[in-house]
Amino acid sequence: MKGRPIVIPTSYQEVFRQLEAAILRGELPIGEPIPTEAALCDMFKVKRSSVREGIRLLEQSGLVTRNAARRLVVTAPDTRRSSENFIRSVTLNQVTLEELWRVEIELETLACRLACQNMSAESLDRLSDNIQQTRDSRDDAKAIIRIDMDFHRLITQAAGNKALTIARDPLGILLYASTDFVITRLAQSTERLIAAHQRIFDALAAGDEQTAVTWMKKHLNDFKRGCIMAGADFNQPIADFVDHDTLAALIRNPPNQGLP
Amino acid sequence: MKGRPIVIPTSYQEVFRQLEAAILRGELPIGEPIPTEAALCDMFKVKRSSVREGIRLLEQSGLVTRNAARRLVVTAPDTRRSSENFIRSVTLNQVTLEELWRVEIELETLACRLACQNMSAESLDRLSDNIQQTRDSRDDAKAIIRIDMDFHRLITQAAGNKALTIARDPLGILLYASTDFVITRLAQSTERLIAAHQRIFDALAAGDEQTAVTWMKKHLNDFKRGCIMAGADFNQPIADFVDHDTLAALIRNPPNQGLP
DNA sequence: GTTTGTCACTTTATCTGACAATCCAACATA
DNA sequence: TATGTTGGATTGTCAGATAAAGTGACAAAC
Repeated sequence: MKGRPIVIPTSYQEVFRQLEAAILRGELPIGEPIPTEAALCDMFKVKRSSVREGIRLLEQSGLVTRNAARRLVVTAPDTRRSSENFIRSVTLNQVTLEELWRVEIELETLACRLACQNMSAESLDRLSDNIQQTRDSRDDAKAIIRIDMDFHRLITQAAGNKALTIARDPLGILLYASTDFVITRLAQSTERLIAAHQRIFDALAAGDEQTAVTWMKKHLNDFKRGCIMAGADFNQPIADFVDHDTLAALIRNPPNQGLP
Repeated sequence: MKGRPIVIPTSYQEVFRQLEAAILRGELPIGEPIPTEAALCDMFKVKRSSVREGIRLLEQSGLVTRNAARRLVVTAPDTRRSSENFIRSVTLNQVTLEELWRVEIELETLACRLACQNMSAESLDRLSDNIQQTRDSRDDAKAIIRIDMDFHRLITQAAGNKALTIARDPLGILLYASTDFVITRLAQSTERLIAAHQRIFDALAAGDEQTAVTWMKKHLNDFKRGCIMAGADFNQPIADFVDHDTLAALIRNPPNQGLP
C-alpha cells in the first residue's frame, strides 16, 4: 500500500486558511480591514496568540497590508510580493544570470509584440517621458540603470497582459539589480542604450512588431555584452552578483508602480 | 521636497528579517534546523511570542518547513511556493485565461527550443514514459489532464533552465487546473493530444527545434480551441473557472517534483 | 538479535492575563 | 481654521503556565 503523510494543521494554520479562502472568494473585499483580533478570536474560538500567528501568515502572503492605524487591510498582492518570492527561489536555487537573461528575452519580446497591438496614447507618453529622463540623466550611471529598468517595465505594462506583468516583473527587478556592480561599464554605453530605446519606441509607436522585437533583442544583447566586458561571468549564480540588502531595498522601493 | 513614508518595523518583523538574511547568506544552511524558539529569544532579546510571530513569517515565505520533530528546517523555496503566490495575484488581479495562455505559449516554446539543445537520455526516458502513461489512461479524462500537465512540466525541466522552471511552473499549474471543468470535452480529443505529444517528443529527440515549436504551438492552440468549444470564455477572469480548493489541492500535491 | 514498551527530556502549540504604545475621532482651545 | 487634548479602540509585547508530541536510550519480551 501507499500511505500519504499525515499532516495535522495547527490552529494558526487553520486561521490563515480560512481567512485566505474568504479573501480569495471576495468575502473580505479588497480595501476593507479584516476583523479585529478580538473578533477573530470569537469567530474561530481560539486564543489571541493563535489568531495573531495566523495573521502573520496572511501578512507574509501579501493578502493584507498595514493601515496607517495598524489595522490590516485586504490587498491584492502586487508584483513586489511575487518578486520577493521569486528572488528567494532564484537565490537559493543557484540560478545563473544566463538562465535569467534567456527567459527575460522571451518575455520582453512578447511584451514588444503585444505592446505594438495595444499601445495607448498614455503608454506612449510615459515611454516618451522615460526616454527624455534617460537623456537628462546621461551622466548619472546609477540613475540610468533605474530608468532603464523602468523603461522595460513600462513596455510590459503597455502590453496590457496582466499575467505577463506578474510573471516578468520579478525577472526585471532581479536582472537589473544584479547589474549594480557593472554600472560604470554600462554607463559608457549610455548612448547606445538611448539609441536602442528610441528605436524601440519608434517601432512601438508605428506598430511595427518586427522592428520592435529586433531592437529589443539587440538591446538585451548589448546589455549582456556590457556585463561580460565588465568582467561578469554569466554562468555564475545570481547570488554572487547582488547582495541581499540591495535587493531588499529594490523590492521595498520599486521604480514605479506595478500591478495592481 | 519628497518624503518617503516612515515605516517602523515591529519586533517580529525584525526577527523575520534577520533570519531571512541569515538563510539567504547561507549562514543557516539548507537542511539544518533553525535554532529553537528559546535560543532565538536569547539571541534577539525578545519574548517568545515575538519570536513565534517572526517564525510564522518565515514559514509562509517558504524558507523553512516542518521537520518530523516539529523543528523547522531551512528549505529552498520550491516552485510550489511561487505557485501559491502567483495564483493569489492572478486571482485577485482578474487575469483572464487568454492572458495566461498567451504567456504560457511563449514560455513553452522557449522550453522546446532549449530542450532540443540540452536533451538528456534521462529526460527522454521520462517523456517517453509519460506518453506511454497517456496512452494507458486514454479513457480516464481526469488522469489525462494531469499527465498532460506533467508532460509540459517535463519539457520545461528538460530545458535545463532553472529560471524558466521557476517562472513557468505556476502558469502551468494554474492553466491546467482551470481546465478542470472542460475535462470531458478535452477528453474527446485525447487522440489528437497523444499525437501532438508524440510529434513533439520525436522532434525533441531529433533536436529539431522548428518542428518541436510548431507542434507545441499547434498543441496549445488545440487546447484553447477545446476549451472554447466546451463553452469557456477565454476573456473571463481565471477565478471564474477554478475553485480555490481545487487549486489548493493541486499546489499541495503537485504531479511531480519541481525545483529544487 | 530484533522488536516493542517505557521513561526522561526537549521542543512546540496553545492558553491566560496583563500592560504599554499607537492611532482615530471627537472635542476643546486659541 | 488650525492646532492641542483626551478617551476609546486596537495592536504590540511581555510574563508565565500547561499540554501535546517527538527523540533517544534502555530494558523487557519474543
